[in-house]
Amino acid sequence: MPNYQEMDRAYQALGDRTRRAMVERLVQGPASVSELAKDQPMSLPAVMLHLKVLEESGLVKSRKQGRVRTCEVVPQMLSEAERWLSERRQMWELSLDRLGKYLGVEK
Amino acid sequence: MPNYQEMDRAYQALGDRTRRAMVERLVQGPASVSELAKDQPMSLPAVMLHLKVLEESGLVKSRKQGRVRTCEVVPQMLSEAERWLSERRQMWELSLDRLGKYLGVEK
DNA sequence: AAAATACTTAAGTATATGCCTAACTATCAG
DNA sequence: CTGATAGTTAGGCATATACTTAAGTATTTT
Repeated sequence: MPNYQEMDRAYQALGDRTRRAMVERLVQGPASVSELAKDQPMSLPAVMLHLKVLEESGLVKSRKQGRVRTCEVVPQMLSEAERWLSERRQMWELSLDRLGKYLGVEK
Repeated sequence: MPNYQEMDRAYQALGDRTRRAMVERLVQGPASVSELAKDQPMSLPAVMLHLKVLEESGLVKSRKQGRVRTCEVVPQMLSEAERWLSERRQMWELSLDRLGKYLGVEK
């Protein structure tokens, strides 16, 4: 059960193309910070900041071994964000359905 | 097919609890600006700004009749945002699966 | 031990975001 | 017409975001 703040952070994290690109990279498998940075048209410290946002959102985690920090996706938050959208879409469909019945039944 | 900018805007829009609350209200059915504002602890102009963000993201549309602006959810963008997450989650599962096969844990 | 690698931290800047109040416009109701 | 209602616009302010370059700190590698 994600709270408001977690949801805020997860969606806010995904609201940036650089971070979505990082997630896209990480769903293929783990990567180091430099590997992530290679794909992005910005400095490594900037990529680090994006990584921090992703970690604070719970979408990604990382750990450091030696001098290399390895990052990977955390699927749970991905699922939770997905579920929120799915539930709302379903609610909307239900509303449409009720409207249809109302218009049909009540002439 | 959502482009990067649309995705940026949709997820960024959902990255704010006020706007998510507005979406939650609107999936139940259409509402006026004042109705949306009643639920929020802020001024009506502030709610208008959030509405503008939601409209620019494609998640919500509105039209004005007389002096009342009526807002409603646009399910398509909701679905597209949902699909992006779903596809990434599936990619991650595929990666895990490959890893499992590699390790010989699963067949 | 010296140099290269892989981050990490710091300091600064520019723009965007999230709010506010006040003043304005356009309808609708009596 | 007059006032209430619904929304809009404008101006301002405080904080957050998205970068930058420069200067660190650990770890390998040679």
